[in-house]
Amino acid sequence: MRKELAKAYQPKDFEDRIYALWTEKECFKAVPDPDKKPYTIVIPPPNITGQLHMGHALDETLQDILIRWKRMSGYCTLWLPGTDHAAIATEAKIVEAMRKEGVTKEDLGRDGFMERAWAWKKQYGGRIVEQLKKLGSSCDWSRERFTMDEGCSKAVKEVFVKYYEKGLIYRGERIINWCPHCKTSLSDAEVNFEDQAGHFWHLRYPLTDGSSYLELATTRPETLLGDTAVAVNPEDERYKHLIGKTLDLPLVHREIPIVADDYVEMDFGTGVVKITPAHDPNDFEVGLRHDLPVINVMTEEAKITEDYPKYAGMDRYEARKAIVADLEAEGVLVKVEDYSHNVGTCYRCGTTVEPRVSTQWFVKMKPLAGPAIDAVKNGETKFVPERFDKIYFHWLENIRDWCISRQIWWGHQIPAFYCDDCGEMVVTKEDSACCPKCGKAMRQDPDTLDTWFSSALWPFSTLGWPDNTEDLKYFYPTNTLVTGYDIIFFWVIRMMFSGLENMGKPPFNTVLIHGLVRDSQGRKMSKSLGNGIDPLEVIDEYGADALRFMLANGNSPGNDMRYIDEKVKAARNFANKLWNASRFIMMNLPEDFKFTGLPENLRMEDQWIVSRFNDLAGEVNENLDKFEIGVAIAKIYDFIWDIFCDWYIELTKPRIMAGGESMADAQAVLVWVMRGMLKLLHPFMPYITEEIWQVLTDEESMIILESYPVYDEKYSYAESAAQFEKIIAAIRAVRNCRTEMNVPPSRKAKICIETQETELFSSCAIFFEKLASASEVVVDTTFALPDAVMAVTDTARLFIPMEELVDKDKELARLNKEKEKVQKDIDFLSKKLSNQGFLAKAPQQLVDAEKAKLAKAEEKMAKIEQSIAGLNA
RNA sequence: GGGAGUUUAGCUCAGCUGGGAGAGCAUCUGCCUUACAAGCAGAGGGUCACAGGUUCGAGCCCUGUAACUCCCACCA
Repeated sequence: MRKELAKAYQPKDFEDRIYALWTEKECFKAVPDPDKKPYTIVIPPPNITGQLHMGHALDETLQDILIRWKRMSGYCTLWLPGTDHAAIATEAKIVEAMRKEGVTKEDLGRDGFMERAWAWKKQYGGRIVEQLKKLGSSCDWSRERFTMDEGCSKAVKEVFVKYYEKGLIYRGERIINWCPHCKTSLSDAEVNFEDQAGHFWHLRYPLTDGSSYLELATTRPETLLGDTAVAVNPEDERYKHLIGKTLDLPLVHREIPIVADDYVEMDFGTGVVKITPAHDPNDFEVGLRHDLPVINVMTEEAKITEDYPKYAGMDRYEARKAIVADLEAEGVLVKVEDYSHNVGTCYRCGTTVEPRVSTQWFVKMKPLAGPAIDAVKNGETKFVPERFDKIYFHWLENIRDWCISRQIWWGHQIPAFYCDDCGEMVVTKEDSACCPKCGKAMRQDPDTLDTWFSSALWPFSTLGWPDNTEDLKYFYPTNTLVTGYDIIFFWVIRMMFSGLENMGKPPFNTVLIHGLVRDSQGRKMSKSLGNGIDPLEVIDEYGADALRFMLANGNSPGNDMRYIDEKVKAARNFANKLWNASRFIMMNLPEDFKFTGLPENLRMEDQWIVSRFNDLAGEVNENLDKFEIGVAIAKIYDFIWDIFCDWYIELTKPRIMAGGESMADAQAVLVWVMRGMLKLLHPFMPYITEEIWQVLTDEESMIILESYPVYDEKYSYAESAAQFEKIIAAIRAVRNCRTEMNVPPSRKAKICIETQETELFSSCAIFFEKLASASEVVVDTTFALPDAVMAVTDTARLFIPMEELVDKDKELARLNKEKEKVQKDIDFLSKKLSNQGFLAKAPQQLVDAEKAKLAKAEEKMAKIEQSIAGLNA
């Protein structure tokens, strides 16, 4: 007994069931097979703190489309899933939760905190994974990884120690970006710069000899406490004579030198810069060049230190106010201007970053950047779209060393050990170390690694590296990385150099970049704006397939898109259309129907649809090969709706009604095309296609494991297809006339078809009855029926004799309008074809095509003129 | 200060290596035609931002201009 589909498309009724089926049958599981080519994607691991958002939905949809397409195309596909520990973000969330309970990190201690963090991970880490499944993601969950699991941690240590031994990792005192809220260092990539309105305070620093003063301007007067020099440009005639003299630093009354440095721009401000090496990266550099002392005036929380009792404990901004007031009192403040300048903020919490001198671990980037640049330059890895390689090159060419130590607990603890007695340091993969000099137990570095250090290893650590596993040998390098342009710097670049350095090969051959999903007004979706759309709610209302379709359709690589509710509705309507088309096919199938392929004898319309489908299959594969996912799905949509449903199904209805062999053949073709369409569409809309497949085929097969349709010469019937297009054109022409004459479909009328191709049209008479409301069809090479409405194509004149409806003037006007149109075509084409340049230089194929078009237009024109003459007679 | 993207129908967007401008939604007209009103059949609507150039031929390639958006950058 054939199963039946519900009357209306209700995705909720089957999406979870289908996903469970795939899981149960282990359809997503990758088993290395030497006879197959591997195709691998590693997921950009979502944060364990995260909830599924539209960005994930887009990212996963694109990956799933590629994976399902390749799986059906015979590849051994692995889509490797997992999550990221998201060091700072996660720790911040846990600390926040603890704060509500009145517990601090220090209360728990490191071990206690880690215990709590792992419990938290256990509780929330699985949530995002469940949400990914809702989308239909066909990840191999048996290989699910986590950046802090045992294997990834092993890889992290391995790389750290290796880099250290090669001199690629070093420890040193540098000025770094410090977040006073997260109380940790940040890498350059983790700082966002934004323009902020501020002030420019003009100050006078007197010379110690009392002879004069220097005027300078600052945006951060509170850092004055840490000034250890004032700099001028060595070429500056105004100040040359003062170089080497000293100034009396206001408020602090410390003697500081005037130094000469190229860094100072003569024509900016007064050409004098105060130098605070501890709190400004440029000043730090100047300090190094002039051997200036570094005086740190702020605590980890960006409060003034105890060294300045008057301001001690004030935060940066309170201190600024107090100091400005004091400067004014001391008569040092000249003026205050409004000024807008660039301020660095923490990418996690938005707090203004405080440059700070401290001892940190760094990765030396220059030696690693070179191979990463080369790999893209020589095409081993390519960006889609290409323009992103410029961004990639620019970043790598200007890269600075990567600060990788973080002053938080949630993460990979740095595998370096110190001897508190003799100061010896050991870097080792072991969990503990004894001092090689004095034999004492050593203390591990309390810092942890930047979260991106472990995700940089993701493409190979997840495949088992540093062990040389089967997976690693078979699946590395991976094929496609799909991600948004917003994390190229954080992640893609770091995976590139990590893969090259540790595996000797880049981690993937293509980086498919997509844009952001914005709200309907083009704004970024954000928590603070409250304009985020929850993909789970969309799935709940319209189904995962509709959401996926909406995200994939018309989306072009690298470009942002907007989320618009109507687009999802349209996608849902499409699903409904497909659903009902398959219902129509199935409701007419006999109980014992067995699909055995296409029938022996295909009619013209069958050849037409088979041929059109075959062309479609070819194009879809071509588009997918080029990552033109949006184009591919749009073509499938057009075929299913406009070609198959609106035409072919309607064309088969007379045969279905008629019964017998003609019906059986039609059914076989309907099922053949439907099966093909479902397969073509499956990567994009996996649930509905699987559900229909299960019911339609009534077999034990699953569409997810079927082979993807490809262009096949044996299904190409170009000639029949072209013949049949003539019939379609004629039907359209008749419908058009009838509508213009306001004739309802219920009012049938005789159609007389005047054509040289009488056989073709006679054989298709039934279609005119069904699709053009014909009560009767007569075909002949000539007719003389002046009191008729006339539809004209290049191959036929179609008379609809409805005397009482025919208003001669109106009909003449209509025909003249038509004539004008055709005349324009003829003018355009003849002009083109009389252009010697065109004839000489255009490809012959095109010239022939244009000639053929002109011939058709002229035939049509002749028919129109004949009709007009007939009316006038 | 560099660099990139965008500019196409009322709206949201496609448009392949250059070969007569497309879709969805919206609008208008007519339809309950036994899969689907979440539908069917039609219609209207565009100086492809602007100005030059290359070419037989430009939405597409080149050079400028404008507007919007984004990224990078140490002018205190």
